[in-house]
Amino acid sequence: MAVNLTHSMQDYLKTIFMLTADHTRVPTTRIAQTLNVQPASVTSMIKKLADCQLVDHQSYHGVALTESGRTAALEMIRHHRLLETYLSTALGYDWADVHEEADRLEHYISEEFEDRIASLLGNPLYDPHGDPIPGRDGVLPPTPWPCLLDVPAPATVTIRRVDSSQRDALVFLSSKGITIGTTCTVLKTASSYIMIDVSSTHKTVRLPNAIVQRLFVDQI
Amino acid sequence: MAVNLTHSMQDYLKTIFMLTADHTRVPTTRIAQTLNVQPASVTSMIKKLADCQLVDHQSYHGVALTESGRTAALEMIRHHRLLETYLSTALGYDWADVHEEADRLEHYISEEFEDRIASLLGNPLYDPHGDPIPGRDGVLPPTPWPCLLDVPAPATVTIRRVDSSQRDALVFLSSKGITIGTTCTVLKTASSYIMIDVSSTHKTVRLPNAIVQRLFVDQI
DNA sequence: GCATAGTTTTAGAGATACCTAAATTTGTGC
DNA sequence: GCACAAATTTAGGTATCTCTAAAACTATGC
Repeated sequence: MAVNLTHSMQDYLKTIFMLTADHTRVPTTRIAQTLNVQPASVTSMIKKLADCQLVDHQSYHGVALTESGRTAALEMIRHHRLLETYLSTALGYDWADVHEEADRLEHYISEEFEDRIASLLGNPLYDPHGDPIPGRDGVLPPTPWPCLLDVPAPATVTIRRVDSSQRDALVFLSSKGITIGTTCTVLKTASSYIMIDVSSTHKTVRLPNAIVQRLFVDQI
Repeated sequence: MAVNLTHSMQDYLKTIFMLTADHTRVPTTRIAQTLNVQPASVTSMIKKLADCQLVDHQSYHGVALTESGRTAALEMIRHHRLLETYLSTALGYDWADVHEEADRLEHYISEEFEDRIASLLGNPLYDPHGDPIPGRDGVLPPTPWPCLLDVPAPATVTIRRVDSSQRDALVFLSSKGITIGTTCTVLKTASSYIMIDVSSTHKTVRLPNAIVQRLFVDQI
């Protein structure tokens, strides 16, 4: 069933995509939490999405995207991540501020706008947080980087990706001079934190696990 | 009454502003035509805007903006025209294509986005059609240019502003090499058209009155 | 195997913004 | 001054997306 997706449908599809990255079904309550709506609202929207064959809903047993739902979700994610990259690169936004703006605009840019910013940016594969930008064909670039939490000291690593879902973490990291591409040396790993040396600033920084678990790195 | 303006309220305010440029009240039917909705829909929205003291509505006698309605309308127009300028200058859009994209995005950009594109563009005073961009203070730059229709031949003029409401006219003009800043010599004025020489292309172009009445010029 | 806590769905209602159809008002022509 | 056409408003209804409250289902512990 070919459909015009409403703003809300797009939000639900994107959210379901994010929450099913592990290929399991997602319970309605998780969707409700993520979108800040009541579970009952999720149920009725899910029903609508299921009518359009965008999700597979088994009553009381969660939701998964269909192939066409996944395609639609990836289009929104492409819009979102291209916008984040554009806001950061062309308009000088801080990486902590791009999400909110992109989240609003992603629903309203045209395919022409998407193509133009993608070209201007040189068809980037990753956004300012290192998240992969789906191609127009819906293919996601690889993200092979292990979590910094799993890298034993001593080690020298390059930051490749940050979980951007907590704005505070992004603000903290940039205040310490840590961003995508930054090289660090892991000096010590303790049970609740690690100590690293940031090569660009030559400063030693203590990173609590709450931060460490959000960082994904290349080992050098 | 301080209000969060909905997307629709913003559209109505902007439309009423445009239709009351001559400082008269605008009948609901004109608003309905412009927004492509039924007159009854206009009446109910007008009532809502009047409740918020954004418009002055005298039943059966049209609508005018209040001071705060005018301020809100000018904010939207600033968004719209800055976006048009940005799409044209930074993203390479044709001047015929900027309106549609800006019309969608104007409702969703933040003040930060507005400030950033305004700075990048050097705080422009006019958009790609020569329409004045209100300042953050709501002040409109002057538009002192007479209509080309009122300029008798022979005369040499610079195009300063085009009525952008008819996309066809924009496409026609750019196909003839005529845009903002183009200098032309009026060779002949007839009752239903004029002949001009476009200085950049050295070509003679016949402009029907339907076009001529949309052009505003500086006489040199 | 069954009570029960927790999750999910159903039922019914509100806000927004639009519609159609039926009043109502206006102002012009006579 | 009055009839009538045109403009405008009122009344009532639809679609979307949300909510709360209540009912239904699931799965766990004993």
